[in-house]
Amino acid sequence: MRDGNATHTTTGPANGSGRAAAREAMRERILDAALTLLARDGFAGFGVNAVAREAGCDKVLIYRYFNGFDGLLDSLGARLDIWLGPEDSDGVSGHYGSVMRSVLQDYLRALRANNLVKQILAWELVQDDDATRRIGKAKGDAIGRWFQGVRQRSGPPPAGSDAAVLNAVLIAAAHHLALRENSSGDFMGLDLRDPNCWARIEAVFNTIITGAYGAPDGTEDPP
Amino acid sequence: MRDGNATHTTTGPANGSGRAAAREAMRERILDAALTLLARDGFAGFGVNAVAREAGCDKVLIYRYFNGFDGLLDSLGARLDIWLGPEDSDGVSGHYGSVMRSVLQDYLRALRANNLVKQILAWELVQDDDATRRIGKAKGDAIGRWFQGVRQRSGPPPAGSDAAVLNAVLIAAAHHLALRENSSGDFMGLDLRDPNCWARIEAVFNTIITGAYGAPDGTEDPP
DNA sequence: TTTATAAGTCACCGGATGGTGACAGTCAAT
DNA sequence: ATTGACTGTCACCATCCGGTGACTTATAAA
Repeated sequence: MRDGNATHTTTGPANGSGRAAAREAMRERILDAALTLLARDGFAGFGVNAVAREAGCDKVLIYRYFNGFDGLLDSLGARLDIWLGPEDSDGVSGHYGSVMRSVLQDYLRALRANNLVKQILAWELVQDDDATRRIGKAKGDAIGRWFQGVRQRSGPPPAGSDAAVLNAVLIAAAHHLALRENSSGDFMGLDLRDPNCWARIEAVFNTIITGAYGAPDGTEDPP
Repeated sequence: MRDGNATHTTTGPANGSGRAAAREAMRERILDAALTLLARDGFAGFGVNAVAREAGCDKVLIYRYFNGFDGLLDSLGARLDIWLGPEDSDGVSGHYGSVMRSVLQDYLRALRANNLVKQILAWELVQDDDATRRIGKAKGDAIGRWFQGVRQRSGPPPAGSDAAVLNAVLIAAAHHLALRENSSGDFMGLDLRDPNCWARIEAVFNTIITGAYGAPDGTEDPP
């Protein structure tokens, strides 16, 4: 349905001007507005009217270009390939615990700096309709991509450790603390607005990983 | 402002009938309806109209009895003294790690069984107005009460461990996983609807606590 | 018994939402 | 140049929201 105008633009101007270019520019403007709005105000009040208002156009264009709000969310998910930015810890390899420490630290810092991902994480916790399932699918794949390289760069995790569950527990804690940083700003007496607090959190993460997967100098955990 | 009718009911019928009893009964019905609605449908669409519809009365009573929706939330917070039920691990005492293991396990199970608390936790992550701050204050106090007895029953945590941050990390993970159980039902490939999955999660929690605080037989963590 | 106060019901207001139809301007193909 | 399809704008609809005033009925005090 997207190439409904292909019969006319095949011989038209290549790019930069013309109707097809204007249409594509407006599509991009709407998508940008939706991302900006979602990252800034969250999904409360996130709808056709708000996106159109942010984009400075009429909401009828959303229905014409994206087939309504659901279609806009689909196109939005396809645009969310960036998510958490470049994987900084791609170069690290070696001991499983070392790689995991590095990946988790980079992930936590990238997550805290990315308001859009935080808003979508919170959105998934509240809504469970197909709208969030569409977006959440793309996000889950991106997060998996962050951690799927750990095995390749480090070999399998030490035997006897439930690595899948332990990693999930650590990331779950990272998610929750990052979300609380944006909402109330504190959690169980911890001041999540204080950078020093996050240094302590990272230290605890490192301690847990070291205790489970051993130190980088070959010291495994005791049986 | 609540005892505005005290001048008339001091000599009236003690209880069971009369206008004051009817008013109190209707107040309770509204509060019950609000709790039921919040636990069932969450805070999406949680408002004056929805509560009145659930209670089967007119919404003007909410304004007359509670001074609007904010007052209703206040009265709701005062009613949330139960929260997570009885502290089952009150009897456990001894080693810090043992007490912590028991308390965290009971807390996780009580949290998973309590839909109302889960909804409020999710609500806090999204909204940050004074409405949720009021409710969240009572909740934070109740959670603190769960864990404040650990020190009394076990003495201080082992030196060198950042117990405050570690406990916060574990509870943050418990919160996030419990919330994902209700929303999408999975997290990083883990099937949170499978009871066996939760057994593995509890095992990982135990492993982490044992690694940080030592085993109950006096084995401390290596320096 | 009379009367003032309260309970409960109904209708309304302004504003916001999602969604649609009608209209004027504009570009491209004929 | 004429025609037709498309873009963008405006107005409108039904529905929901929070909030308020007016009204009828029942209770409790005088």
